[in-house]
Amino acid sequence: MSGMNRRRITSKELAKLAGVSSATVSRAFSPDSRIGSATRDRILAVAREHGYQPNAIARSLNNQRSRLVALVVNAIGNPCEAEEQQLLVHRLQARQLLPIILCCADHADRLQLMRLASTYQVDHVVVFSDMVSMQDAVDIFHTTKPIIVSFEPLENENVSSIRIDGSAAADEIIDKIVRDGKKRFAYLAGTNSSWIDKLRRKWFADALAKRGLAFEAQAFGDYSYDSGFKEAVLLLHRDKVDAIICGNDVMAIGARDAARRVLGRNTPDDIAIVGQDGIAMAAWDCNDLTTLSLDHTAFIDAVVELIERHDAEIEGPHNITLTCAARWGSTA
Amino acid sequence: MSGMNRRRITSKELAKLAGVSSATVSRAFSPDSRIGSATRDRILAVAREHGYQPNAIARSLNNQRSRLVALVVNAIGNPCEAEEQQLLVHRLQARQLLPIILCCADHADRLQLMRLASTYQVDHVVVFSDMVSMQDAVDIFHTTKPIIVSFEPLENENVSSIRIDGSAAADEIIDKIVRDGKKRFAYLAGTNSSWIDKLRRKWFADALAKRGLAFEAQAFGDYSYDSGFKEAVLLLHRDKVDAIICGNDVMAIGARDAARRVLGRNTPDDIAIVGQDGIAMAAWDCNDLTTLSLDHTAFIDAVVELIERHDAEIEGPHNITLTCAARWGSTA
DNA sequence: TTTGCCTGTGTAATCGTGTGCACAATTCGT
DNA sequence: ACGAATTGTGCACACGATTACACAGGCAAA
Repeated sequence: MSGMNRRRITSKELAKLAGVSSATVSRAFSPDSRIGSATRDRILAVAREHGYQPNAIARSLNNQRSRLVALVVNAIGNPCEAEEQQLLVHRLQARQLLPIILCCADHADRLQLMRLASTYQVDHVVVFSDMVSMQDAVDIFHTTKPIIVSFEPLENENVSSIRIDGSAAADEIIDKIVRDGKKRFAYLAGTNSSWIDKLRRKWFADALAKRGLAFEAQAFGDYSYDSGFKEAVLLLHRDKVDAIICGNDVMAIGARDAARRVLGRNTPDDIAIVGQDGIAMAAWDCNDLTTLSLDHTAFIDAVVELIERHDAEIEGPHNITLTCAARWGSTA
Repeated sequence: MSGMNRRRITSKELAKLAGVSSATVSRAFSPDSRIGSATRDRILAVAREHGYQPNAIARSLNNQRSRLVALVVNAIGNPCEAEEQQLLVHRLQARQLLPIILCCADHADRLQLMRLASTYQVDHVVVFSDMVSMQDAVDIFHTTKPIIVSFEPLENENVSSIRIDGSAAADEIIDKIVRDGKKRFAYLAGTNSSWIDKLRRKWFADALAKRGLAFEAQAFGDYSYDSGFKEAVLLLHRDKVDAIICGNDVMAIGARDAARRVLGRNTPDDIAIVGQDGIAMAAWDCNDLTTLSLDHTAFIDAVVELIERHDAEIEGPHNITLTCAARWGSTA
């Protein structure tokens, strides 16, 4: 029972101990299969006694079903993703699915990593990262239809997607800021290579255009607090803007700190600052950020819904669209 | 090449295509095995053409080595753990090891989950959570010696451990606060069931005792910002303390916000607030927390070191001790 | 009693690789 | 030039489970 046994017992050995064949042992562990209930009870008792559990690797080989799910993410530490990752991991585990995290900074490494995971015959792939192209995902996981989180409709039969639309909420937010009298807008992007950021930027740019305005300045960070802080100093000092739309909440907090500390300017009177994602931290009293927020629960519901459809082997491309909402704080 | 192929090609099929036996295909993918370099090149070429990769599930079954690593954590979103998780995941992936995340709120579910993961024959187990007992870990993963992050020396042959000692740093911090004239201390713990928290509390309690002081009040939160905020209001209002040591940085930020917003008291003059963990966010300008901090890189180095020792099959219990350092901010 | 269905169990094949062993072909040493 | 050592490849089995098929026995209907 307790202590360290070097080797794990196999079904054949257990069979001998219980005086049955290994097939019967297997049946004892399959919920609905033809087996006498007395035999099953006896086998389960012996199994418990010897700490036997069926080997999932061998079962997967036979089943063609590993119950492993690959999650491709940009980062684990990044709070905006972490909340969603947490939710998803719980939902997966409730279905007896085990998540494998693929997380990599470098692009070549990331593809290599995805190839490695694909050799483990994962049952599902969820791509959160905008750093990997849809085509790469399809090519690498050729037998597993990937679920891709996207910001525009994907026109590929071989992927399912969740599209996120924040244009209406962006319009609301811009409306409020313009009515407050702000005129000079800047966009502080996460990275310059991300197409997600380009689309998010477009939501706000369109809202500005509707009112005869445009971004007067633009900067690139890396989604971190430090980059938000640093770039905001430049934007405020050099470009003299009075409103900054940030690529995520963490950079927005950095920008707010920079405005207050370095230039002595406060939100929302001197300057308006807007985040994106709607992470829990944004609502903390010390931050109280105005942000373009996504309902994380609805988002993960959508991912699980797509996984279920794949499991049920429903054919055809599946696309779900979610819309963002404005969450108001004291920074805009 | 591109598009969706339902079935994955096997080594036997590839062998037929390349005019060799499946054994030779296998050898082509094993770095050092007796095979002609011309044959290998031809096989690899055909493999690339048909998108063949050896099936890791089958290989694991044969090898008795899955290259999977189970990480047992309390939460993914929690920043104090997230930074370390991020580092560890990168280090694992550099060694071609795939991390499976086990993360669960409920205790019974957690054990169930660990049992599930153990059926996947994981090569290593790293337990970050203080919510699972050493004995449970040993019993469930009976063939895999777990690596346990602990705050006291573990006396079990069947586990390796990393011990974290913050007593010296706690002494430094208490010294400073006492010299600043604070007298009434409170401890705001993470949870009441966590033995990690009891030990951390002891570091500070010992430092106080050395100076003839003791904690005058104590409260329990759940490591979240909100719980830090709420409990701090009570401590300050009801117990009238002038120093709060918190179980982690996030609660410390909540407590600081509560002091400032609800009671109009500022750090460090009116009140001293101390965090624990040393997460990046604690150093942000808006927080600037004094905290008992652990060197995350050294910590993960230690985990990787233990994994390497297990791989090299070095016998005996392995224990590594790390010490915390005080990181000074403007809250104490 | 005979026929036939249903239940419970064992036998053997299968999933896709890795590898020990045997053997042919080639190279080397003297 | 001939035996020995080396190299390259195929055959067959093992890894640990699931499952189609066969079959023995129990029980009900005719």
